Amino acid sequence: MRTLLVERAARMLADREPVTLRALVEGTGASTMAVYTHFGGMPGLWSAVRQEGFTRLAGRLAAVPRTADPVHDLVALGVAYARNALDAPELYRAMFDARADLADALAADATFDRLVDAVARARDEGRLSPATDPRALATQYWAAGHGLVSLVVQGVLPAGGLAPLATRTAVALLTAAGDEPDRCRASVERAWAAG
Amino acid sequence: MRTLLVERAARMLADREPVTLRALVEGTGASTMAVYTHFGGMPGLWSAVRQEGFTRLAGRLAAVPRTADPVHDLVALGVAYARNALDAPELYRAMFDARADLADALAADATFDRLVDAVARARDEGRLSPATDPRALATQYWAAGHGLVSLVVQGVLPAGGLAPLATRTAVALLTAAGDEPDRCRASVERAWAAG
DNA sequence: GAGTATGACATAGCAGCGCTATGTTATGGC
DNA sequence: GCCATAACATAGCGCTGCTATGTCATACTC
Repeated sequence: MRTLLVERAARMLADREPVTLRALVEGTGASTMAVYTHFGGMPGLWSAVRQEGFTRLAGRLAAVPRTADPVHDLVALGVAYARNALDAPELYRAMFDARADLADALAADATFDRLVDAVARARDEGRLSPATDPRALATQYWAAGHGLVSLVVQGVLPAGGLAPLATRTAVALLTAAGDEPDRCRASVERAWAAG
Repeated sequence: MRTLLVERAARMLADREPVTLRALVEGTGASTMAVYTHFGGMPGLWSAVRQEGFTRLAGRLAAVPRTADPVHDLVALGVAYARNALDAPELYRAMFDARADLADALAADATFDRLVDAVARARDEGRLSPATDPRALATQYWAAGHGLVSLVVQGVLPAGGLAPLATRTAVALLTAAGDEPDRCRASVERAWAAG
């Protein structure tokens, strides 16, 4: 029942239908009380929906294959992140809703750790400077990507502009972290071409 | 009456009071109809509040002095942007609310143009590569800053972490655009120290 | 200057919202 | 067999944004 309601909410979100208590339970056979027994109320439901969003994102990132090029793999995570957001923009907006407490999204930590590990690997394999702080660079990388994706999802930037802007930003951040510019650019562009 | 209601809404936002139709007009002597005669409804009010937010931001950016160092001035705009957001986080969240149509915020264009001009000046004065596309770099710069500020406003990143992360990102973007690394770092850090 | 159109105001009440109080039913432990 | 517990349905509360309606002042027309 929990999963049924969460998935129905995600679908209504994707269909741009307003997710209200009564509209959510309609057709499920359940009554409005189901939301309170399982989630404690609408805020709890939204929290579960965000969890679901982060879980789906984690699944996408986990599906990114590991290749011999750690910088390529790092960028491939960003590409997967962007595709996940653009495939379900309403869910992405719900995940980062202004009035949401992101602290309740444990799955968010898992996805971020995946990014930190990818940075650490690129450093350990010599592509990035040994002085690189994986958490700091991952945060910069995530923030820049999140900023770009948010502006696209919100309609400020055209979707077609995302790839070139993200490419430039990724190259800038990674070369500043010590990667060799030409090699970096090749890795980044290959990741975007593959995604 | 328009400005009175908008400013009251901004103040309620800052005070973390829920901005509802009845709560907004209470104490102003006006009735709920005032919102409909002046704004056409609550969405219109929110649009006006966002306009007000962008106007205040434009005022902050306009107050940033022009110095002899164009890269310093560019970063100073970013510092002013961040300070504006952190001084009124609820207003910032309303400005970039997920369900807001940012197209109605004409003042947003003005603030972005200010950033584009600063990039163009840095290029024309030889600090950045002549091949630099001011709009593209300004967009990268804004997206990265917006991403970082959003995460801080949302409580994901601690406020104290903003300056070092923004510094690193700014240096990465500007050196990738052709600025000399040491000189760039000095300009960036001076701008953060001054702000 | 009288008549009137227009815009801003107040009042009352609508449907919808999230939520809760209450009653009912099914399941599992002793 | 008894009962505690959890999940369900129903009804209704207070609040939301919004609208229908009436009033009033201003300003424009002739």
